[in-house]
Amino acid sequence: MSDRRTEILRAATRVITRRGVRGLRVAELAAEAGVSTSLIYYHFTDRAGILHRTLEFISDRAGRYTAEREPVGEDDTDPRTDLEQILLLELQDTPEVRENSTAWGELRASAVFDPELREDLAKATHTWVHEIAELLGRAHPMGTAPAHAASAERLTALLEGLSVRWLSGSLPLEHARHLLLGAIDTELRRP
Amino acid sequence: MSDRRTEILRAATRVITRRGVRGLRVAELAAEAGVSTSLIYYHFTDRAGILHRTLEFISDRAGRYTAEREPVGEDDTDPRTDLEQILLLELQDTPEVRENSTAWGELRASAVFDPELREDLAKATHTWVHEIAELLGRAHPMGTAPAHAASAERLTALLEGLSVRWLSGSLPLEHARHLLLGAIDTELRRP
DNA sequence: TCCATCGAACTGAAAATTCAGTCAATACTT
DNA sequence: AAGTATTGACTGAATTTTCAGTTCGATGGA
Repeated sequence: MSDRRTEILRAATRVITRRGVRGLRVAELAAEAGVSTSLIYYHFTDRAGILHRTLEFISDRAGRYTAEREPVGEDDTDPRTDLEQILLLELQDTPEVRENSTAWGELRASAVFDPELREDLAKATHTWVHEIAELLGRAHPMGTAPAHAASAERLTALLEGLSVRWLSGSLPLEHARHLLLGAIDTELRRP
Repeated sequence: MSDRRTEILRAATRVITRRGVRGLRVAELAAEAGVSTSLIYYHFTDRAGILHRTLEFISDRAGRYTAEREPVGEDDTDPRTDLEQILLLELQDTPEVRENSTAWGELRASAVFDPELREDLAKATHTWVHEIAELLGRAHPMGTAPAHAASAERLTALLEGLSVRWLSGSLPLEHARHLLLGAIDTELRRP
């Protein structure tokens, strides 16, 4: 786990968080990770490789950190509350969440110009949407699967939109959370 | 004024649409505009000047294109249809919309790392949200103003989220339009 | 003559990428 | 066990590429 390689990916996430994907300098990444620039190339062939692997890393991490809090054993958990908790998880002012959200937003924005990133991104997005759709199924069993899929797409896209507004200073965090809860409410109300 | 200078700005918009702000190369811009690099520096001193003027150019254009369809006389058109039309306007595969959406996304993404951009962006966002809230008021007169404001924030944030997913190849355009219509529907249904 | 424009050759600096090795741990003999 | 390849992680320094920005002589039109 605590590979050098993984440490580099962690460092890349940090650098991307503060400089953006297009602001990432291999030398700065090396300094951040406390290794030589050459080691970066040893592990990841080229700059594009770094980005590729970092994207994977980030979406894995996001996935893990979404999946982690599933103490399904507790009988008191209501699926709707679970859903709210999981989505709100991405709207918190902690270094970890800020890092992931910022990096995710950057990758998303970079993919607009870099076709190489698109496939991974689309896959990660799909996985996420699927996860949320499943939760919606539990929270609202009388709905149809396609309806859940559409709701999940809306909720996750909204979350991305709110998140970038928050990070770019157009929307206070508390307000973003409130808007998201409102959206969950409406989605669960639909026939 | 519709000179070479303006042609360069138009070309810059195109280049930014395909490479992003941080991917804009002066030489590529010159080629796109069909002029020499020297001429670029002749008109805009340096790269920062190009970006500055181009962003001005783009937001002028965006403003014009949102303001253009203001003939919302209460008599002929259904306000809900108006609302749908206006929001769907941003999800179309035409060069103009692609350009504007891409540039907007770039600004949004850049603002995460560049605090200087934040104020203008927040103001523009606010204006937009306000516009949509007003339309919601017309389409759903029994709702309260704060509810309309929240719906407008959700719809515009969702639109930004869908738009970037579309542009980054994670979501087909038609599907994005469908999801947006679904969201309008839910927002107008809420009590 | 003045202005917009071209073109092409440069400069300098910042970044990316490569390379020739070092070092330490592991496996392979004898 | 001692000696010896082998390998994988790693480095510092050098090389190559990419860009912004400059300079200057030439051209053609108002």
